[in-house]
Amino acid sequence: MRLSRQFFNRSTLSVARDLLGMYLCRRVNGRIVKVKITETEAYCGTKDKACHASKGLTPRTKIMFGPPGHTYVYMIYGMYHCLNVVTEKEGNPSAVLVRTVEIPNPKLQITNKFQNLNYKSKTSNNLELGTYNLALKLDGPGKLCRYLKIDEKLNGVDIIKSKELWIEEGKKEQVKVKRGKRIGIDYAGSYKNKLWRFWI
DNA sequence: GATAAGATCATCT
DNA sequence: GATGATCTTATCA
Repeated sequence: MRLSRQFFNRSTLSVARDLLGMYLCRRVNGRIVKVKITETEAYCGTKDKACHASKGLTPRTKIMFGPPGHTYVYMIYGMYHCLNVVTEKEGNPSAVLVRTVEIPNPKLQITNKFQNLNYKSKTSNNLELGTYNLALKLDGPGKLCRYLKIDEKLNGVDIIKSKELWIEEGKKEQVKVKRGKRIGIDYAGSYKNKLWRFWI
């Protein structure tokens, strides 16, 4: 079941927590890949100094000011992309960053092309969609975007309706959620200590 | 194991 | 002109 608009039209902290265990789905090269979300961070509005929207409404941040359930994808450090999903009602610019996903059933994703790779070459260096990969965890927003071929072309996509990128409800499972400080935002004043990072 | 540095560019000042 | 919601590789210990 695809997640509804209402799911994202809630407090960002709730969405960040509830996205854990959900499945991020991406269509690329005619194949659909589903990966389990296991780590997220909440970026909460204009007051949150770590949130890009704290800079106000700019060409880059405008998508966050729009309705929930849309992607906010941006380039970071010149070479990586980060995937966020806009949360809360329109005009309340917030988003959840997807930091880590896991590939639940890697054997289903073997392709002939890569089957003969030896162990050493199966590192995150040559991560490709469909690669048989022993590192089943895609930890880090840049890495998972590279793997799932997510870039600025997917900025602003409506994930309630898109055939390229969406999120599905996972199996109902009881998961122990841990929380801690967000990564890489030391400049954010008092907001750097908020426990707005969630993982399982 | 820890720490440092380089890659590389959109965005904002 | 500086910076960053990152990642990899190199160099230490």
